[in-house]
Amino acid sequence: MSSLADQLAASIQALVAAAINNGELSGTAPDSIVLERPKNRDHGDYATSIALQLAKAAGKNPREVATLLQSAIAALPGVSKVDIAGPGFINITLDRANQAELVRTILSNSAKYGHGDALNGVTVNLEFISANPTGPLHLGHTRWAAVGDALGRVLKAAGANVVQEFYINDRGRQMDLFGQSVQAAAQGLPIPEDGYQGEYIKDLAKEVVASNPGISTSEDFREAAYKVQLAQQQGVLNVFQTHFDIWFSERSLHESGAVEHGLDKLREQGHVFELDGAIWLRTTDFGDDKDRVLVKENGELTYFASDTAYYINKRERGADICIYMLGADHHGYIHRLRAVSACAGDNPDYNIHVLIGQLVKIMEGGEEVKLSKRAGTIITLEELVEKVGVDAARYTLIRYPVDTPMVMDIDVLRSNTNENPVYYVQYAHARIAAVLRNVAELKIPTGLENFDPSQLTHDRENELLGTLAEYPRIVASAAELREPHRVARYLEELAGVYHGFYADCRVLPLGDEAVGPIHSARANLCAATMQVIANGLSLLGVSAPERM
RNA sequence: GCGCCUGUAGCUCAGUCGGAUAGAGCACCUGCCUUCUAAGCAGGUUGUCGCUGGUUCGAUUCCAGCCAGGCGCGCCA
Repeated sequence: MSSLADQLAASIQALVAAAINNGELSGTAPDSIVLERPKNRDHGDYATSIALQLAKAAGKNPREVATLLQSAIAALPGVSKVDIAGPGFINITLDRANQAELVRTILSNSAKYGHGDALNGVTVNLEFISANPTGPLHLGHTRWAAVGDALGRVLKAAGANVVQEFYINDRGRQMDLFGQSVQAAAQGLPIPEDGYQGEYIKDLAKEVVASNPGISTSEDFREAAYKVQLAQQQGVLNVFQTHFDIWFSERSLHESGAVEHGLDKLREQGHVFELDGAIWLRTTDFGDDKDRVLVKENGELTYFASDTAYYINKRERGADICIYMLGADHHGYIHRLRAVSACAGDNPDYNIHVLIGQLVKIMEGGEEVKLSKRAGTIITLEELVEKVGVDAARYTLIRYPVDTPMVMDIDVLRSNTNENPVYYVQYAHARIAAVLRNVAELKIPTGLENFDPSQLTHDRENELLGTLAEYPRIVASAAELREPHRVARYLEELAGVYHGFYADCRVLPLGDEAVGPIHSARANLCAATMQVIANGLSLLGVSAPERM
C-alpha cells in the first residue's frame, strides 16, 4: 500500500526522468523525489524543492526548471493546481474530492492502514531490558520496556518478523551474591559485603523459606530465589503490556555448547589469538579501541565471550538484524559489539544495530528524586505504574527520542491536563467515539456506499485528510530509523488537527436540520480518524478508550 | 587523554534524505459551551537554534575546531 504522496512523488520522478531523456533538461534524474507537507498552508498540500536541486546541472535558473515541469505535474491525476513560489519551490494542491477517497482506503484497511512492506522477509531480533534476575526492574529498565516493546510493534507494522528477546543474566558472580544475600537474610545473618541489600531480599527470603522448608545451601537459595524473582519481573512486564517472545537464559547458552561453537566460528574467521595465556578477539581490526579477552588466563570465560556467542547464536537462529537496546552506561559496548559482528563475518552496518538510551530522571513534588540503591530510593517499574498508570507511563517514555536524557514529572503524569499528552490523544479518540455513538443513534447512514467524498471541501477537512495521509510515512520512518517516538508525536499532531476540525465542522445535524450527505461524509471522516488514532496508539501499546 | 550522548522560547522538549516567516505543551493575558465529550477550540507575548569557521543558491540540519554538561573507558558482571 503506497500513499498518495508516494504515488505522486513517483509520478513526478518519472516526469523529471522523461524531461531529461528528451533533452529538455540536462543532468541526471534523482532516484526518488521528496514531497513534503509545507508548514505554511498557503504553500499547497505538498511541496517539492526538486527544481532547486536540478537547476545547477540543468544550467537554468530554478524557476525555469519549475516552469518546465509545472504543466505536466498539473496534469497528473488528483492534482488540481501547481504553483511556483519563492526561489523555485513547486507547490501542489490536490483535488479535494480525490483526496477524500483516502477515507475509503483507511476504513477498508482498518487496523492494517499504515502498515508497510519495507521489512518484509526480514527477521529482526530485538533485545531489550535484559536485567539481572536479582531484583525488581527499576526506572532504568523502564524506558526500554516501553520503547523496546513499541519499536517491536513498529517494526512488525513495517513487515518485519520480530523476535522480542530478554537475555537473563542468570550466571556468574552476581547470581552467587544474590543467593548468598537471600540465604543470609533467611538465616538472620548479615548480608555479605557487595551483596544485595534491598528490603525485597528479606521478602524473597521469607517466600523461599516458606515454599522450601529445610532449604540450607546458598546454591539452593539462589535457585529458588531466582525463580521467584524472574517470575516477578515477568509479571510486572506483563502488566506493563511489554511482551517477550523469548526469555533467553545465559546458562542455557553455556549448557548447549553455544559458547564453544561461537568461539569456533570466530576462530574460523581468523580473528582469535592467544597472548599472555589468555584467548583474545582482535576487535581492533574493526574499530574497537582495544582487543577483548574471551578466555581468561585461568581458563574462565569472560562475560564478553557470552555476548559474542549470544550474537552468533541469534544470527544462527535466523535473525537478519540484531538490535540491542542498552543504557547510556553501556555505550562503550557499541564499538565492541559491532566488531563482534564484523569478526563473525557479518556486516555491522546491516546485521547489528545498537541503540543507546540516555538516563531518565524523575521529579516528584517539584524535586528530583535521587536514585540510590543505598538510600533505598530506587523507583521500580511496579511503583511507577502504581503512581501514574500504564498508559501515561508508557506514552511518556516513548514520546522522546531515546538519545535525549528525559525528565519524568510524576505530578504531571498524574494530572488530567494538556501537560499530559497521552490524554490529549486519548481524548480525541474518546471524543470521536462519542460522536459516532450519536451518529448511530440518529441513524445517519455511514457505510462506504453512502460516502460522498466531494462533500469534504472545508479547509479543516482538507487538513485532517492531509494529516491522515501522512500516517503510513510516519510508521515507515519510525521503523527505518528505529524511532517509535515519531508515532507519538504524529498522534499529537493528528489529535490537534481533529480537535480543530471538530470545533469548526459540525458532524451531527443541528436542530431540525435534515440528515444529508455531508453528515455521512463527516461521520466517515471521523471514523477514519478514530481508526488511525487507534492504530497509532496500538503501536505504542497504549489503550484507545471509547469513553473518558 | 580517548569514546558515546546532549546544548533550540522563562520551563519540559519536537524539528535526518540542507529549504520558504524555527515549532508544541506548560506558564502569562483575551475570547468561545441553554445541541457532537471545554481533558477542547481561537487569538496575543517569548528565540544571537552553545561559540567560531567551512561547504553552497540556501545550514538548527552537513563538516572541522572550540566551550559547557551527562556518561563510559577492567583477563568486573
